[in-house]
Amino acid sequence: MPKLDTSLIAGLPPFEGLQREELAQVLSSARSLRFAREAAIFEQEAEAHSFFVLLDGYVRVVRTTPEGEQVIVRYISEGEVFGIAAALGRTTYPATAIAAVDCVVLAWPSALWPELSARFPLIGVNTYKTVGNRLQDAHTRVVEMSTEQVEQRVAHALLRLVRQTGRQTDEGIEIDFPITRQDIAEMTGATLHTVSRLLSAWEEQEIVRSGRKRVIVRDPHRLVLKAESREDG
Amino acid sequence: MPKLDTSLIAGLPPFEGLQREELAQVLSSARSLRFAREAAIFEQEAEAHSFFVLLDGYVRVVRTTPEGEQVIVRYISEGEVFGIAAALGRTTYPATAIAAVDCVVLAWPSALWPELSARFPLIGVNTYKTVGNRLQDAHTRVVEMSTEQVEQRVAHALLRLVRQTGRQTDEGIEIDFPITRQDIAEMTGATLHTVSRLLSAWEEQEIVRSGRKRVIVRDPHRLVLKAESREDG
DNA sequence: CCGCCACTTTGCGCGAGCGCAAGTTTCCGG
DNA sequence: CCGGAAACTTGCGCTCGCGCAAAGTGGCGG
Repeated sequence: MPKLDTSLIAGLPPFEGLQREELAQVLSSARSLRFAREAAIFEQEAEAHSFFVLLDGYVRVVRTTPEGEQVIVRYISEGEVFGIAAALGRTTYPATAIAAVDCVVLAWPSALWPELSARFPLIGVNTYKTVGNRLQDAHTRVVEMSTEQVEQRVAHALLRLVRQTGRQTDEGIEIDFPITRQDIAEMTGATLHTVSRLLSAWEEQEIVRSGRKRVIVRDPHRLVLKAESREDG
Repeated sequence: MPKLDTSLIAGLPPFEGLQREELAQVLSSARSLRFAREAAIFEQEAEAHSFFVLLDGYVRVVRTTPEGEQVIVRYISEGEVFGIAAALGRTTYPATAIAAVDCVVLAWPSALWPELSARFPLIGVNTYKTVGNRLQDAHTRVVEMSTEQVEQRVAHALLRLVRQTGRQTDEGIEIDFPITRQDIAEMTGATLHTVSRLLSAWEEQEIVRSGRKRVIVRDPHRLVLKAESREDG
């Protein structure tokens, strides 16, 4: 196994505040792994053998119902931890993680979490802060699903993706990974048909520009209006 | 301030595994507080000065949208921690906590969390396990809201409340605190009208029995059927 | 370079559940 | 014991978004 360099993780949120020497120690028990686009990094219900930090790419976290319907729980961006079942006292993964593009991840054995978080308390603090934010996000989503129309929810979802992964282009801000109408539907509790209709309408109004697995937001401000008001702006 | 007895918290999940002497130390920095029915224990957006353990009663955790709509995030039962913003790196409460009945709580200053969780690692482990479960629950709810009809969601909500707080009576299992149609609506993303209609229909079918602020489940099994199948059983 | 498949678009009809409105019951405070 | 407000019930019409169906379109693999 090649020695991993501390520069890989220096500056990443989970390791914020650690010394170079400490980073090296943390890295010494990590493996680096690659996953091809659409490959599963871990599967729902499987034993949680590892936890991960995403070094490069994007990861889609998906829950599947007993009836086979899928819901996208969230997207993971570079520098985020994921699959941290161990830190939360679980022994199995509650969802499936799929590489949305070719990805590079670091993996630690779950069994190492207690030792690691004890030796480097900052890692624990940073991780639990992340968990707190995700709990927040999840509740926000419950509130949205309870109180908003589909149009508002889709607008909110796009705005969140733009904020999280937006890449400036000459046409507007583009979501930085391939995303289908079906994906957006699974994030918002709508059908791909309704999402397609909404995107078409917004394209008409020059708010977005979209194509096969691509979405570009041209006018974020007007999209915010869609997200906030019930009537048609 | 009266000295608090270790028997108050011995055996509660957050303090699982601690020695009597340790319990005493933990208690020494706690205050005991009472809240009358419908009183606010803390408010959304307010500075998170304390975190809490519920000794007696039930607490309703509510999020309010900018538009003034309310969503019930969860109910807290005896022995659960709540208001743990500090442990998740937040400085304000993300929701409002209301005593659903007269309540007794223990409160610790938020500033004490780092010290407390460092001195008694088990408290941290237990608390983060709870957080993990709540994150799970929140995601489960998102999935339900995305994939289920209102009838199924209401059935699921009732079953969860029965499991969490059910009290056996001669008529069936009763939800152990006053709960209105409006409350159930705010848990499920429905209107109180629809909830009322559902409860009436179920009363007709002798699945539940309900009155002013009361719900009794007479036939949990048939309610499970309602929760699981799309058509009318 | 071309064929195919995954992805997308669009039309049409319908039904779950909301919004509104009016009336009833229950409980609590005085 | 009584008055009023809070909680609950029920009816009716409408609309948002789904379900189904069918026809485009772009891009990748062979």
